[in-house]
Amino acid sequence: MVKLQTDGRKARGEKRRAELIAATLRIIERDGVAGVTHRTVAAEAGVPTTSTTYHFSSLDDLLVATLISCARDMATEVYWMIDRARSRGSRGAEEVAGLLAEALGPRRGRTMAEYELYLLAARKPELRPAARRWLDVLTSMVRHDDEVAFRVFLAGIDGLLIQGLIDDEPPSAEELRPVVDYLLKPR
Amino acid sequence: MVKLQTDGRKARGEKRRAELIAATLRIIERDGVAGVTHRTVAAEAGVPTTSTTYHFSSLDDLLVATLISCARDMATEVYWMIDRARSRGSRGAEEVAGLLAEALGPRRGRTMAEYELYLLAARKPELRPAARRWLDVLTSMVRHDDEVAFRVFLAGIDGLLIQGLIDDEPPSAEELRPVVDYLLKPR
DNA sequence: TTTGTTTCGGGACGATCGTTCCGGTAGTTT
DNA sequence: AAACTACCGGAACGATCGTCCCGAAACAAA
Repeated sequence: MVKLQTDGRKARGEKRRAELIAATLRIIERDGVAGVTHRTVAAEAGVPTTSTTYHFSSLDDLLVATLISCARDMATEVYWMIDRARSRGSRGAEEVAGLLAEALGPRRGRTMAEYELYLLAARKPELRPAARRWLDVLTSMVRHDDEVAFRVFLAGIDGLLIQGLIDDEPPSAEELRPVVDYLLKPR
Repeated sequence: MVKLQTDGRKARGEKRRAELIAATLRIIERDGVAGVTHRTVAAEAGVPTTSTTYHFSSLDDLLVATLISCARDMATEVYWMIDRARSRGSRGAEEVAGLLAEALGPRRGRTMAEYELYLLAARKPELRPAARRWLDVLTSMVRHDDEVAFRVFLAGIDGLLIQGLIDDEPPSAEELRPVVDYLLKPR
């Protein structure tokens, strides 16, 4: 007979697995990938040290799972963001500038974590599909009659974010606005 | 009396210091910042472990010194690059596309190391001036009648580089050429 | 209940880490 | 020559690391 109800043990296991991934992401946001160890993750999640080795075959596996999960979240976030902006009939530039300011302000830690994914993906080929996913989501959702202009737009966003991360204080949406405007202006 | 000749001991010390920095950079290019330890650096440089702690008060100091040195090299490199291109009467776009392809191909490790500096600078404020230096060099050297267009150009370069790092194989100068062209086109 | 499976968690092992100590050496100054 | 300074490098300390072992507990199937 086919089992429809999920195993209670496996359900708990999956839940803890997810908690460990969430704890790892919090640590990366706070201290970077360098701060991730079995013990710090376990402490952050409030579980014993061995829990990480049980649910993830190695520390590297934990990192990979965390960054893949992070990338997936980011992709769905981008999806809803576009959907929301579209239904609102947003002008685009204003929306984008606001999101950039948010990514460099309140969500700064998360943004740093995401770019650590980028760099980790540069060294670990298995992470590259995950790292590319949010680019793919954008590419598939946004109408781009001009392929080159769209690539320039994506590169510009990345550049503004990574340059904004080393500013002493995060730029405001108003400061970013003219740059985004120029970036979106057709030529 | 004023001492003009440098102390032979200090000269040797400075030389070894530079060798340690160079060894650290090689390790970052190969294994990333995560691979940098007192012992790996010492082994790479062919000196005893204690040498790193003598010349640098801590491992963090070694990292900071390395990344500042790396950033300074990059800045002077950019300086000469612009100078060379200018004297040759280069068209710009072709030059830039070639340099991007080189950064993502033969010099890929170095490029990754440079972006690890960026991310480290995002977390360590003392590194930010060094991380911004190559941007400053470009800003001071290149004539930019349009401030916004120049910022977009710089952001686009960064974005193309960091996105090129997660490609499965590095893009060629020919592939990058139209994007750079669009990036430089006035509007 | 009995048997089997999955998760849990305390404890520990060996490796590696950053750092310190300290005697030895080379170079400079008096 | 002697005194002083700066660099060198072997050895080791305590801390922390990733990972493994193994019995207990929770749960499912028989």
